[in-house]
Amino acid sequence: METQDQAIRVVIVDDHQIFRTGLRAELGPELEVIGEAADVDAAVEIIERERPEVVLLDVHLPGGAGGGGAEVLRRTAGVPGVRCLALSVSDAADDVVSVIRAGARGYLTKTASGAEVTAAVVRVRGGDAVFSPRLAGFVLDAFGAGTGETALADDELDRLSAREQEVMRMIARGYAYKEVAAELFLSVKTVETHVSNVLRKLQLSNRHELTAWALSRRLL
Amino acid sequence: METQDQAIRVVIVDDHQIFRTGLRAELGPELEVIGEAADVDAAVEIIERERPEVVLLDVHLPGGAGGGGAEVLRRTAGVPGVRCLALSVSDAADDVVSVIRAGARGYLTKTASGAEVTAAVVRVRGGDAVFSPRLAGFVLDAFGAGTGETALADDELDRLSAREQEVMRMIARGYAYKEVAAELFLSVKTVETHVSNVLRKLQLSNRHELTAWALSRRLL
DNA sequence: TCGGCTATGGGGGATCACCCTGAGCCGACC
DNA sequence: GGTCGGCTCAGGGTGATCCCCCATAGCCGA
Repeated sequence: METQDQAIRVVIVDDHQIFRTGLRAELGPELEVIGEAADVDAAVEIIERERPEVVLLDVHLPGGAGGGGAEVLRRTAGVPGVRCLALSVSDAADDVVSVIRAGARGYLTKTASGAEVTAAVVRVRGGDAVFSPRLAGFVLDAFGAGTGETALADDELDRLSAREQEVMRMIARGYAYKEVAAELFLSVKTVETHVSNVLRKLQLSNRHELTAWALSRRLL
Repeated sequence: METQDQAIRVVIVDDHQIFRTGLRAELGPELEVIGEAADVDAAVEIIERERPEVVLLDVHLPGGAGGGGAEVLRRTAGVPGVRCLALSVSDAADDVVSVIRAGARGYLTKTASGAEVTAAVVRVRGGDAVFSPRLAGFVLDAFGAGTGETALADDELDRLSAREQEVMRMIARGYAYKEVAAELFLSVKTVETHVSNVLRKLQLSNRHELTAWALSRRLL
């Protein structure tokens, strides 16, 4: 780890340019913004290249397989030394759960001030988990109490690998196999294998049931 | 910058401080931000006091009677010389309709850049109505065409015969041809013919697009 | 009466969806 | 080092989907 008097290296991921500019302006001098990204693919690229200490990550993002901020977390899970702080206008339970389960170290709503975001980044870099006050209780309910295997925990979704989830989302949206293959630079046969595994793991029989399943979990 | 006669006097209404800061930084020199507000009551107060030429108005706002940006529009409808440009993360039909009906002169999503917002403000001040590109068609559908009473009267749906609509709904729900045939006591071939006619009439290419089409019109 | 529309069927073929088996590669884990 | 799981492909097969062509029958308005 670097010495403490160095600025914390931060990347901002948000599809709104105006919000990115505002965040840059409001963040304290103890943070140094070393990059920005506006969609899933660009975010993954810059995180792997720059290895920031903290990523300020919007939950709702275009691009990629449509997985938003959670997809960025999954695709950069192997990059060492990077911690992500989710930032969203939404305080919906599903959003919070999905992004936390994907590996975010905190969750702030965009009503936070620049000073609050700055303080949260410092704490996340130090290893803490940070949540907006009105989310804290909810998060404890969903994760802390009991065994951790709570009702909101989506163990079925977790049984799918990252790649399978990626393919699953596109199939559920009606993409043809060849379209998925072209989009992800895969062979059609590979896509078939993934879909087959997904259907077997979820005990579904065809793509229509998969669409209904994904819709019922608000994965689309 | 005073290169031109007078800068356009603008008020920013948004409950996110970071977004307000970013908007201030990104707006062009032809605009002068004379005030900000973070909730409904503060917005009404500053609009009545300052009489800005253009208000950049977030659709989702706390305070007041809970009416958000639309409530600001209604409560300041009597203030002369003020035009409002709605700005929102949402492109949901309900949001757009409510705020336009309340008197907004335009609607941009927050994916717009500072330059785009600036250009839109100039045009709104000049009397134009401005919409994000992908909303333009929708707004025309909802307001321009037809009587306005049945805003979503569906001439495309009317072009389908009763039998075709029946088959179309089942296909859009994911039923297989043989299932539709069994349910309606038809030959599979007849179902195929109906589906083929539906796809041709709606200019769609497969049953997945049909599902998306039906979902977008809330036919399911 | 004639033409147009709809509902009902069919043949044939191209493509797609789904399933099965098998296989090489790579990283993590013991 | 060996094992295991995930990712990547392939061949082969069956049924479903989709698109052409076609025909018959009823109904309705010009």
